[in-house]
Amino acid sequence: MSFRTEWASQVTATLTGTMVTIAGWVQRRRDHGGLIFVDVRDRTGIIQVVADPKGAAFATLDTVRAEYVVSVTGMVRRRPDGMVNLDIASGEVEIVPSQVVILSQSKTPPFMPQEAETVDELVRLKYRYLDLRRSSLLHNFELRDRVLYSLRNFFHEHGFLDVETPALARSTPEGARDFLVPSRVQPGTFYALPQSPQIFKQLLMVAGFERYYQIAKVFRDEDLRADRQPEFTQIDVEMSFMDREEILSLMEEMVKRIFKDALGVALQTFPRLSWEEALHQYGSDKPDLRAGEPLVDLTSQARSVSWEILASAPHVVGVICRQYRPSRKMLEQWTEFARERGASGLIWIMKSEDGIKSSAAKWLDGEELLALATNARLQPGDTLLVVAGPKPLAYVVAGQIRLEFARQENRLEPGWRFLWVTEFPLFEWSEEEERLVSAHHPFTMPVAQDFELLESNPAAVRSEAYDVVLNGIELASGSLRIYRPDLQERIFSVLGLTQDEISEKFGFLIQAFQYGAPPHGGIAFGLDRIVMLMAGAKSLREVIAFPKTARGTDPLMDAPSPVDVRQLDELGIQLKPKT
RNA sequence: GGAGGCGUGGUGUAGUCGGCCUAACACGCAUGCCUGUCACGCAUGAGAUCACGGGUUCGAAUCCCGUCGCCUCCGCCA
Repeated sequence: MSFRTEWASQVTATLTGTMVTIAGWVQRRRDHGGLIFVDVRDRTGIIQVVADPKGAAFATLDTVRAEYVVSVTGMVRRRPDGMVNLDIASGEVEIVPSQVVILSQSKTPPFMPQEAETVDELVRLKYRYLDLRRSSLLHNFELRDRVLYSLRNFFHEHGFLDVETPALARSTPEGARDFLVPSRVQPGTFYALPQSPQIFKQLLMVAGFERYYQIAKVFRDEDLRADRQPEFTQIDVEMSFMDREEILSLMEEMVKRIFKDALGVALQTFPRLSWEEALHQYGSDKPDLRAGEPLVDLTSQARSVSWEILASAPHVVGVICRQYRPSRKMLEQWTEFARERGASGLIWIMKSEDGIKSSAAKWLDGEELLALATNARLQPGDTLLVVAGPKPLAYVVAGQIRLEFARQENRLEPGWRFLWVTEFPLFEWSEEEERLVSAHHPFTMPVAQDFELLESNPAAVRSEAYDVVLNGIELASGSLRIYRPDLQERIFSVLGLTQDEISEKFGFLIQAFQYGAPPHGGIAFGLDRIVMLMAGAKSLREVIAFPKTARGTDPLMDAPSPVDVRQLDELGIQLKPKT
């Protein structure tokens, strides 16, 4: 006898009168004394089993409890008139069992899968296998599977090779903290888990693989967020002999493909903004295009106003709040919001049918206020919130106000608002290390026109780096790579790495590039984030089967954990006493 | 590293600004009744050192101090 001949949701009216066997978990048991209903759940849905005391399987069915695993063989019967349940796929029929086999008993679970959404997440993580029984989570993993299936088809069709790269690699400087793995065979040395397969995929390009992709697990030892886990999955891609335009267009096609295959959604062409434009228009390198119109740059106009403080501000940026009449208290809250983020304050200008009101009315005359309002395309009923300050602060704070306003007022437009952000700065200043560091990674190609600035004005050098942003969340990041050793050495030298450090840390890459490196570039998408957004989920934990808590622990396995001192001895490791 | 929120039977909550709290309600669980339910219904019952430690007090779930855990955000995340 087989455990199952049909899935629960496939038992429909067309099978009326036939014998079927279904298997699954007992979702609910309704005991009417003389009549027992049991809903059996499998991955596809639920089916109702009904038995009366004369029936063969009544005694067994009487003993089943929530989450028992059963196999039920019986006749499919149409439900009586008026007893149809249209909420479930099998709702027109029910099974009259001739045999019920209890395959597994269950203790009373700490929570029922169907009520899990309201249960404390710590409890759910501890009993993750029960949490995963609920259909909404299951659907996320079905979506994830469709995305991966679509991805692999796409890459295969376009001549990409799926190549695995090592998980035990070498610690490299720059970037996130590495997770370290001590070597037993080489005492005192450590592997690092990859933050990305970056160097390996570039070596594959040197090897002539031409087109590589990998669904790669990567690791970063940094603090967690709702959209950040210490281990996550990247769609890692690298291509040779393709210019930036070809790479962007192929990757955009890939994203469109998975949305079409997995969600049935046809995406529009992604708009493009340079990093500079994104900062000026949205105060962010990952603009949320759902949050209304761009910021308005009032810097040049402010130069000529009579109020010295505004006229001398290096940058003046406005957020247009359409049809918004904030109270005094709300305006104070916006001012506080701006101050908390480092701005010196906030000016507001309100336009109505009978004139202009402003917090700056004391220092600016009516004409000046009207000019500002007109320049910001203010209509009666609109409010303009203005931040002044240095760049990028003024733009960033204004951008955060734009976002927060849209969230608070429920003005986020629905839809999938993708864009490319390009030409990021090649370097950024690290306050902590007091030196220039790579904004992306040290193998990023500078924009050709900016080569000459590398030594004279490195902060102004733009890079051939690009991000994919969806609804204000960074989904992917990539770049064209440097493939000429001389240019790579120039970059290392601007970063202040000595010859010794270069050869010690990146010698193998420099060496490889001396044997014929093709022009190449690539990108890496955060698979978990894509699936999270596609699923409408609020946290990566809803699309990762066994996620970590915000403190990086796994309540199910109770990891991380101390290890036996003998294990440490073998590794030559001695723990410092706790301070 | 910093800020905020939360922690009360198995689960979700109420109670928290000092006193009939001998901790309430719903779900779940157990037992009994019930032949058309699908969040079945009805009745009875079991189940809580109120996260942990210390303090104040005649008296603490409640006030104070500390610790731990979970969540969110800032820093951090090339």
